[in-house]
Amino acid sequence: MDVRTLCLGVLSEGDYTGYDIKKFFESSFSSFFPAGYGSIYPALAQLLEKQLVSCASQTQSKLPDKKVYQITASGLDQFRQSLREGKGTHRLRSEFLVQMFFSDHLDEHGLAALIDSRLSDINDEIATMDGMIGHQQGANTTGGAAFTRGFNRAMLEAGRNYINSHRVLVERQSDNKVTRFDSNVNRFAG
Amino acid sequence: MDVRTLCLGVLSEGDYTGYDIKKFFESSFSSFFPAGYGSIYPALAQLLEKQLVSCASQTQSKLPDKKVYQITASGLDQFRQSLREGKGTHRLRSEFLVQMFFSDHLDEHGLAALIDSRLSDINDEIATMDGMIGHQQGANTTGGAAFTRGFNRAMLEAGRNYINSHRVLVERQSDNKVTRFDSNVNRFAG
DNA sequence: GACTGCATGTAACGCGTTACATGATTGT
DNA sequence: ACAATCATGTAACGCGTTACATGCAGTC
Repeated sequence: MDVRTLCLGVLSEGDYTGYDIKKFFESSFSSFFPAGYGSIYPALAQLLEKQLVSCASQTQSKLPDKKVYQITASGLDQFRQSLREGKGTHRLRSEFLVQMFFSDHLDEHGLAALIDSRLSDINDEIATMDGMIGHQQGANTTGGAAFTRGFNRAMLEAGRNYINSHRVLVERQSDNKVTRFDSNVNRFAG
Repeated sequence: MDVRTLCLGVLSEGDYTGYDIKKFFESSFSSFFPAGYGSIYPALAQLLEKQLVSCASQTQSKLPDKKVYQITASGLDQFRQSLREGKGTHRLRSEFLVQMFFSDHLDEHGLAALIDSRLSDINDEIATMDGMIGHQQGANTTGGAAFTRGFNRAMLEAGRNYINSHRVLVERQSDNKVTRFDSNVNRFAG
């Protein structure tokens, strides 16, 4: 599944410009499928070429022409097929966990800073979600939107709980290997 | 953070061949930083060129020469610096959640199949983790390894719990939009 | 006879990230 | 004055995935 397919999905809910689609991504997919203009605009161009979407330009005074995209019948078919046939992959990529895995290469303060920074990111994300409640009047109230929002929240909270209760696992050992290796550095000199 | 850096990390724990490194990735990083031969071998070649690792070839009868890599002093420095300076990103990419978000484009049975398939994947992953306990004699018993293993497990279980208790959110509404759109398909014909 | 494990790599391709480029309007 | 919002896009670059290519040894 790629950005093209997601754009098709957004356009299955209504007609939007590239700019609007980016906002849709941010408010709905950012936690599990982020994308920027550099992905979205080329994706839209490709979809237009394949006639999976159509485009109506609205001239605006002093601003670039607004291009409103609309999904076509074959675009909708294609989208549903992609949805059904998707393998349902679900994968994390975490630099934070790499840092924790190799935490014995970090000193005590550096390690604590990384952990606290991750906790702070989690809290920011949760606060952002809370801040959005009520802001969206009627939009994004489908079961799917509620399910994915709740899923994201559950993951954030589970991560926070895990880190708070298990950080001692890495903090107890930190700095061990740094010291050991440093006193052993002549291994590399010979 | 890229595969190069992770290879350096693996080599900070001992001397290994590309083949061994792949196995290390599978047993330790697969849940948050997967990589295949197509990433690992080129990464090792680049590290060798930059002299962050050295390589000793062992000729073998009837098998390709075994290339054992060893991290250099500057490689170790570089690795620790990358670890410290990493931004600690932590991101999910989930086709499954896309499918749930747009679940009203799926029929009841297709949706249930996708959810059950995800649950089965989760159970398989948990079973695999359980199966590995005891298999690794003394290896991977650092605090970092324990922390990341536990984190992965906590995420899998939180995901499973969430899906089991909230799948009704998507199942109640499924098929609604498909029906609505199909009766409305003339929107596209004109 | 087929599959798994050992052991190395290459090549093509697609994908996404980042930075760049432009420019008016509205709010602080 | 400065930042944010609206609105479009391009270009370079790096990165990883996948499939391909080779070949022996041991197990089922």
